[in-house]
Amino acid sequence: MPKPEVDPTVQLELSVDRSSPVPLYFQLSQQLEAAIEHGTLTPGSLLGNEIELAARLGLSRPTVRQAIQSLVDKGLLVRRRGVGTQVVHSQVKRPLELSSLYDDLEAAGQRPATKVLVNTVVPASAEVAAALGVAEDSDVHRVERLRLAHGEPMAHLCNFLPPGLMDLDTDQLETTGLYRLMRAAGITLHSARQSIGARAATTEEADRLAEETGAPLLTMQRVTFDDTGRAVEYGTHTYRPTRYSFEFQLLVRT
Amino acid sequence: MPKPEVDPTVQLELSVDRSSPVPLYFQLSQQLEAAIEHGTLTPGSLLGNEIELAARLGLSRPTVRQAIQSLVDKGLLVRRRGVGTQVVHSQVKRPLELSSLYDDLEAAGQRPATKVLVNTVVPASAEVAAALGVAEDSDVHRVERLRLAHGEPMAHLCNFLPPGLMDLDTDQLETTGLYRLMRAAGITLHSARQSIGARAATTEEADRLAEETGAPLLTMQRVTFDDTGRAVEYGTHTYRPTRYSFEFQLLVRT
DNA sequence: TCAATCTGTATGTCCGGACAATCTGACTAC
DNA sequence: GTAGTCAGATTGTCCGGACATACAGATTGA
Repeated sequence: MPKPEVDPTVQLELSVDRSSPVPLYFQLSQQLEAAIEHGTLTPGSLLGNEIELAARLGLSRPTVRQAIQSLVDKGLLVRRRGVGTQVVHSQVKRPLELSSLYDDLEAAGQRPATKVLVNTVVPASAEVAAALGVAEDSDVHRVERLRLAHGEPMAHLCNFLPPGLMDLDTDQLETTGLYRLMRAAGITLHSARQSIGARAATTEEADRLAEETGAPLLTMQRVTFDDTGRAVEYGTHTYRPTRYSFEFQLLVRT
Repeated sequence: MPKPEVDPTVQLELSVDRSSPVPLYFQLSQQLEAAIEHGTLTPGSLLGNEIELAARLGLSRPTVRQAIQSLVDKGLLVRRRGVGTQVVHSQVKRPLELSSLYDDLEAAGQRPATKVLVNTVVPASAEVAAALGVAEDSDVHRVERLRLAHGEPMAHLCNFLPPGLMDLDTDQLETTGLYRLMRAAGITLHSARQSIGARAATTEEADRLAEETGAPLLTMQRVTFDDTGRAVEYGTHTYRPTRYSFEFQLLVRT
């Protein structure tokens, strides 16, 4: 009786383009990821062993391993010594990226709207100065925005940026997200320190978000760093919990 | 004039033990991480190039690269082609592990106390059955706990576990965290899907947490999976936002 | 003086091979 | 029948080398 579980990668049309500037391991990992996403590689199915896979593609084993390893790091695959590599059963979505509210909403097909309330330069308060690592009372950008979905206010975003980092055009801020603008300005986002909490809305906050005074609000504070370690953004956000919650997938560090 | 910035790894007493079963790259990465943690490798300092470092340690370059890469993945180092590898400036704490409230509190030196309110087997509701991937009305464990710090209630934790996974001893639940018990039972935690929100406390919830009815509560729902993709835990937690908030560091996926 | 070009350096990618560690399944002995 | 043992399969680790690519600083030219 033939084994019902044959190497599913043989039916996959895997191929690499050596003339492309895209690294070979990356080409392979993308194709495998697409196959998992598409369902061609079903959860629990075993990939053929690395040696054979390398031979079939005309690659070396280290290259194939690098491709597989990147997917293991993403949580899509699990390796077992003596057994093989298989697709994880659970549907992993995204391992918690450093995403902006704008991107989140757009991904959900919500077509977010933004209203810029404030876009100016102010002296840094002690709190802002400490977060951004600049001198107190030195100039920093201050941007205050209201994010709406379906015409309803969803969140109030207050951000501070160090001076000289980038131009903050109000029109651009109304049509796209802050992170996207920063990336476009050549800033490489690296890490962020976040704090998520809740509190009762003040009268002012309630007015802004069309809630009642004392209604629960979801709060988020974040300092974002670029790859040189500079703080490039400090934000204090409040969300309407009936309209928004933080959802993310996270992996165990190994 | 000599360059003020010399390779700081030469002063480091790096060495590897080839007779040890611990992989060489792991020995090296641990020593480097300790040096960064300890401050011997100061932020922004450049590590000597990989070739020389490999030669000095009697290792091959791929092995040294593997050690460095693991620290890059942790966000402790940054590589720049043509420049070198340097320690990041910002103080990276932890890249958001899959941690339990118990561990969080203990790390903060709070000596948490736990009171088990419920520890029984119940038929799975539709919500629980969907989260755990079991049949509706099939038996599942239900654990309800109250977590206190400094004698004050801090969070209410309601968890569901599939049957046959592990024993749930009330005494053990009162002295340690659920995740720790699961790991001790040989379960390899792999990933989790979380949702953090806020809402107003019902009268029942307010009573449990010594809050007022309608007070803001921080809520968290989580489904945890092991490395085979099975759902091993589903939890619905409520926190007092004046006593607790979620803080974490996260890295940009590259 | 300033801009374009060149050059050295360091990491990025890739190869082919070797041996060790570990898991599964089958075989054997009791 | 059950437990222990063994062999095959597969990933884990490590080596040594080769060339490509990108960045920084020095050099050269306008």
